[in-house]
Amino acid sequence: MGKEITSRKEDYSQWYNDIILKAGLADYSAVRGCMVIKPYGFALWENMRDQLDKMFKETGHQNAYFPLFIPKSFLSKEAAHVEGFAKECAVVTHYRLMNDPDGNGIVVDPDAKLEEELIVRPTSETIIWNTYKTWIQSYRDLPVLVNQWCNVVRWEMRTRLFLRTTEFLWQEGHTAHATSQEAIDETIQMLNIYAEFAEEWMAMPVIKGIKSINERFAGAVDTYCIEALMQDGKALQSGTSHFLGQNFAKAFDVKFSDKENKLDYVWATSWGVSTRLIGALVMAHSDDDGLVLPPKIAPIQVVIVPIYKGDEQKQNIDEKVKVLLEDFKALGIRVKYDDDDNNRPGWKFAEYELKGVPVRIAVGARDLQNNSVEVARRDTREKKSVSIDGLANSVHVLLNDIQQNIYDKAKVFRDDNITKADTWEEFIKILDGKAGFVSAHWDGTAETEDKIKELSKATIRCIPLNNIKEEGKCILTGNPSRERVLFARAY
RNA sequence: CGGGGCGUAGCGUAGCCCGGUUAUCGCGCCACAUUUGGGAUGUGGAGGUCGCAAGUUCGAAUCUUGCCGCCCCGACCA
Repeated sequence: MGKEITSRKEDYSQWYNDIILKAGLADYSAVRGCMVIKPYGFALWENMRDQLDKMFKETGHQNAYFPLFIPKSFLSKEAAHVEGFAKECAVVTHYRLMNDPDGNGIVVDPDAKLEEELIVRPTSETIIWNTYKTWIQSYRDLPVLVNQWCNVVRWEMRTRLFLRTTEFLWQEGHTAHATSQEAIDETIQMLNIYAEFAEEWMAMPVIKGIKSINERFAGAVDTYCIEALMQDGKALQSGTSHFLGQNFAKAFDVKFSDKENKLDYVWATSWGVSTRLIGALVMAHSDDDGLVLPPKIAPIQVVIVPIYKGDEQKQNIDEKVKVLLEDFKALGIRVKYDDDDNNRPGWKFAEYELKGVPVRIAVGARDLQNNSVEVARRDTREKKSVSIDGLANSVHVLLNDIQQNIYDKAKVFRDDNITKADTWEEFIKILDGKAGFVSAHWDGTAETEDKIKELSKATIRCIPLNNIKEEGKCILTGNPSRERVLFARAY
């Protein structure tokens, strides 16, 4: 038989890899730690990208593009920034190859050494702020609201498909503002856009919060994030929005004159989400039969499979389906008619389930007699006979219903897996048991956070934005605490 | 870089301990026929540097040594 998927319970990592490889989202590549995104996976990314891009533009942002290479000296201008990234940078040292004098193929030409090495961007703050210096002189030049869609490289020691690859695709927004408050507002606005995208488009509930100092972005004053919960009880940071204060403006000497003709450094933000979101999508919704995609971003929302004996039946079905396809497209539904004769219906059913297509419609001679079709939904595996009259409308309603149902299911799971712990014993018991988010008191120090991480492998995912103030004692040290924070083991 | 495992056809594998005909099986692939309401069946066919190199031997996928590569665990991971 075809493509068996390892059970989620048996081996979660294997299950995750199986889904990605067998649904045709991506493949391993010849380069260690890198990944080939296949057409189906890329179509999914494009849908996500287009929606995010629309949301960015609706809030006044524009796209631009900055170079892949960053001069080494730029990276070290902001102390915390270089500290955070130095250990995972790919470095270009030469610009030419030559034939090996010993005849062993091709070698790097030692005469072609670069005077200053170039870093393949792990993120673009430095090269962008070096540019902003030339763009900004006056308050009239502000705000600068720019985003770029690009690839970045971070040489991680261990990689996982979509979640952590050496090279990945993302967007990074970099904004410059006249006041601290305006920059903070921008940071929070973008966090809200990410949360809205995750919940309404990916059907994935997230917790908005702020990072502890340990988990903060290298060079930021504050890092805001959205955190999602995966089905194995581990958390996944799904997007970040940073308030950078004046750190980069000072590092790159970006000053502006305000209305009173006073000179000040500009205030900055940066924010990003990546193809990691696809990993999140896989782990949030899929089951042992394959991927489950939310209709709003599924590359194929509806697949129609004909079932027939002989050319005559096929022609009758084709005729009927032709009308249906028009109806679907008129409602903006992404539909595919799979009448490929190489595969049998059963094979197609299994294949589209694996690919997570939300709705499947089977049309056979029997259905045409009854003026109906068989409609199957991916999320619940329910099948029922539906009248051909008004089919596009009923499918449209069904797609919305599936979107909502997937979200609700993930939300219930997430809410059931936020557990309060008041003692260290409880804390460990939850992490080793059902896992998920553990809401617990912490004394607010980096030392305690480190110690907790060392002892439990759990980190502070975030301090939720809507947190209730509550007096308590740190689960590790017993020192006083003003609020609970969310801990979890994370990807 | 430390601990463990693996390398045989596109993929997954048997054989290795205990050397000996033509390297096993499944999936996939190609052709033809019959099929098509949950991953079809039959018949025929193609496809192999047994990771690489050296050694032992009459003879190596199998034994020895060295090297290379991959996976898992750890270190690392805004």
